[in-house]
Amino acid sequence: MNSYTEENYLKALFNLANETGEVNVNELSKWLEIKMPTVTSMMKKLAEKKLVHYESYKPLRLTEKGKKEAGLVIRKHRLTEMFLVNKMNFGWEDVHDIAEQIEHIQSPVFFEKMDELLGYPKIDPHGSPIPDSNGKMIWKVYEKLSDCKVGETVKLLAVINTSSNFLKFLNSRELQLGLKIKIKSIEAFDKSMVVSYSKRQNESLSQLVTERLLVEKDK
Amino acid sequence: MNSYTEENYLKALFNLANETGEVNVNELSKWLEIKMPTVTSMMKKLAEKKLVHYESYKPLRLTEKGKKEAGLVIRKHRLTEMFLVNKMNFGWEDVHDIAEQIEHIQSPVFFEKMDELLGYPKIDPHGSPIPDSNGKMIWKVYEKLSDCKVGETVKLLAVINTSSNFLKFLNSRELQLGLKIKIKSIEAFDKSMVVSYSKRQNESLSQLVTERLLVEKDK
DNA sequence: ATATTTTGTTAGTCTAATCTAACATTATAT
DNA sequence: ATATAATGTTAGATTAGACTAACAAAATAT
Ligand SMILES: [Mn+2]
Ligand SMILES: [Mn+2]
Ligand SMILES: [Mn+2]
Ligand SMILES: [Mn+2]
Repeated sequence: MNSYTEENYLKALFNLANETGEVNVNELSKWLEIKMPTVTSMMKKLAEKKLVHYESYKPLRLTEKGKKEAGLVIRKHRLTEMFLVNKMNFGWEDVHDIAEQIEHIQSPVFFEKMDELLGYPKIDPHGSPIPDSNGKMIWKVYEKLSDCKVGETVKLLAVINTSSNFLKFLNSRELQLGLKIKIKSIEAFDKSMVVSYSKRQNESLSQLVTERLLVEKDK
Repeated sequence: MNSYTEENYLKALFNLANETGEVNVNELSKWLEIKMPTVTSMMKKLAEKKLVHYESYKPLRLTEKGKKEAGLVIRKHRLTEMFLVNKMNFGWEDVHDIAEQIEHIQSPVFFEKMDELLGYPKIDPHGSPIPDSNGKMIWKVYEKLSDCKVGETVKLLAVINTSSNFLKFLNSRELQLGLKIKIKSIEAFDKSMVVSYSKRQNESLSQLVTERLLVEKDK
């Protein structure tokens, strides 16, 4: 079994991995707010456990085993978030910190029950995919709203940033997943967009917002 | 804030306290399966935090503050058990170990939500009272089934032992809280009882069982 | 009353996970 | 090409929570 702490490192390694699966000690250190020497020594420990490929001064990489175990922690996190939103009436802006703790509960049946009660969901409340029970995650390829063109109508399917502040902002504009959004105009100067959706006909969204909204072209 | 470990010590002190509120180091040590020197040093730490009255070689006693904080941990434990049974379809024999972990989640709103969804329950799935949000627990005075007399009809309201094995035994006899039980006879030799309840007319229960069932005389 | 057993404390060690200070390597800028 | 900055490692210290061994006090038995 991996400790609470080890599980958090695995998750971070998985989430920070670039296209080639690499993570630098420094990034990981900053992300976890844990000093580099501590990270180095944990990486050696995870390497002992065959969860991480570690070589001095080289970027870090999860092993297949490491990826699987990380995937399973992320699965527990996302199932929990879904459960908190769908079964306990939490807002999507309030679930991350609780899930950050509950993901470490040691009880397979507890998460199986969540999964069952939720009807085996494939995505979490923020549109992120929930890894299957082997830790495998299937990433859908979405487009950023900021990359769409005037006149297009798209469906909002996920958010990139899941900070409470950003999600509260989306709440205040009644922006939620599943919504159809039409792009009415784009300001050349700052790339801000004027869009319409549901009852809102002239919402202006800054680029900071539009590049954090993941959409699919409406077919 | 108290640590995960401290919370478990507080809960144990509360549960092991005798009529005068005292607990011996040795008892606590055996209960927690932690060696006495470790317990002694933790007691000194909790005394520093004004949670325990500690004097060398004297029995341990929670302070008022300690009782309150212990009560709040027990509240979280019992709310969790109730949630697992009523909202997640777990059996009463399967919830203790999960609650033992979830009771340490740091998120007041998480437990408030449970409480709300459950409709502010006063007892847990085993009939134990749930302390209020100030940590205050109100003990109802129940009678042991083993202390009742032939001919009496009683209502099953709580179980003393909550081990999975005992609860599974009760399941196998369809014995559940709320049931009306009539005492048909008591065997003088071994104090075993023949009782009837629901569709069962001639169930024999050993004294080991009857002294673990808490009942109220039917009025 | 004294010996024995049980209970409790002290002192010192260990492991997991953190830190700082100092040093080493790699990357970047001039 | 070399100096400087950024990144990474090593060594050693710290804290929480556990342990064992040895000793001390209290309770119990003879
Ligand atoms: Mn999250
Ligand atoms: Mn976490
Ligand atoms: Mn319990
Ligand atoms: Mn616990």
